[in-house]
Amino acid sequence: MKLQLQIKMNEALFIRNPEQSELGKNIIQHGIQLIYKNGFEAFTFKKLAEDIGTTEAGIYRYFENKHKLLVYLTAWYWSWFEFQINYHTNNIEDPIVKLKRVIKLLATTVEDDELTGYVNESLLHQIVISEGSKAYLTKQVGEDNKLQFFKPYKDLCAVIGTIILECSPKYLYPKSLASTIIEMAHFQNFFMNNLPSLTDFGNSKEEGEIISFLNDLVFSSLKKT
Amino acid sequence: MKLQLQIKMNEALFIRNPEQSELGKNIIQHGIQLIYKNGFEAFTFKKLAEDIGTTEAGIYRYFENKHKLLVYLTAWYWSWFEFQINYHTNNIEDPIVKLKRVIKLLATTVEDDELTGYVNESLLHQIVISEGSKAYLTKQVGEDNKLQFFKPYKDLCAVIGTIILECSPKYLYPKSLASTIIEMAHFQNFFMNNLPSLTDFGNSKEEGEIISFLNDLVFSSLKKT
DNA sequence: TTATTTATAATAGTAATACTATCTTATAAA
DNA sequence: TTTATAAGATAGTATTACTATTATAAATAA
Repeated sequence: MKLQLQIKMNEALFIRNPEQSELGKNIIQHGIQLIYKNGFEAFTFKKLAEDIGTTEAGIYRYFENKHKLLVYLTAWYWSWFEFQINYHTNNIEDPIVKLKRVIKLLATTVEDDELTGYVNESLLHQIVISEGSKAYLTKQVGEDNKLQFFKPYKDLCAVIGTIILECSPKYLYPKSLASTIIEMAHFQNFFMNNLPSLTDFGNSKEEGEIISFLNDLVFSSLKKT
Repeated sequence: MKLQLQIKMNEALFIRNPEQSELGKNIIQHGIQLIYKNGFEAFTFKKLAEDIGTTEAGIYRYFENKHKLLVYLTAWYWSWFEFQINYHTNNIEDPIVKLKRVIKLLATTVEDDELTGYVNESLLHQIVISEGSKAYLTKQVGEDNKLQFFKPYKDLCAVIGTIILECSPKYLYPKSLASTIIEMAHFQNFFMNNLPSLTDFGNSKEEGEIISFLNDLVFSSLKKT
């Protein structure tokens, strides 16, 4: 028997559930490939339709517009990622070891997860690095937030915040430190590869260095208290 | 005599220098207002032309497209901001006091600078918070970087990195810490106002708390070594 | 088995966006 | 006075971002 990982998505993100049909899964699969390849700005439903071999109108039956698709993909990623964290920190007692593991997971290149058929997590991880912020850096962030579009991201942040407090119960900024770790794991990666002089890893381009930087940053803050 | 602050901009950012004509200055001034008001996605040269009372084609004589205008505005902002830093940390000897001042400047609401006629720095600061990352989170980041579009941002990062090393000469990640401070001063502000559960300042919504968080983060890291 | 729902394909069409081109007029420098 | 130069006026195109309609194929219920 083949295991399958199903993620329950917010219904307001789509018009028709893409998980429940071939075309829907194709939209996700090829959508990830195209956004990865061309970037979100150059990505259109027309190109996606051509890529899949369907029509533009077909895509619109699943997603209202490309912004919703991006939000869907990032929400999916963070849900999947929280599952990864639970899975990989399952039996760890020591919150410090736990937090280090979380940082490592955040800053490490993701490999395709065989449990999720049509989603290429490796490409999706790159999309979340390069395009993820565009999901919330908009004028509609307030409405989108009311509709709970960012719940997976916020849940992850809360989980990491809790671990931080376990490490250091008197630390004053667990949630801000959590969002800082998440964002910086990705931004330092983007900078390292694209604007290297904004980092100290431009020469080596090794993600291990990002992990060291984040560990140093986080545990200096937590040790103090 | 009235003092005037002139910022020398990268020539590759525009087709015609907007500083050198009324229309050009109008493009900058009203561009800032419109992007602030509608967000970068909804912003078009057509709307800008109507707002100014000129034609679309008129705008295109100054900027190749709206992305270039955004890059221009962010580059302008960081150049102006580096000047602010130099001005406000001029006579400070102690690098720790200096770095604290930099953090405060980064995380504090900006007021309109009277020395710069047609640029509203207060609005521009909000644009840099909400839209700034979109200047480099693109597929063309490599080419844009070759053309030195991000030099002001990188220069600022270098300046802050130098102060960090003055505080703590053995610290291993001065540039990454510098870009982290810059990005987080803005992201924590955006989160506080739009996705408050990602921060610890959702209730108070006071930028003073962001400053405290960043100071704690930075000086924990630097004290250690 | 037929009837009916449902998903998708095919096609058409619209308003807005992102430009380019051309021609004329106003202005100011040579 | 000539001649650059900037700006206004107008037109036009390809692409984007959709909506609507109709036909067909496949799955499901009666």
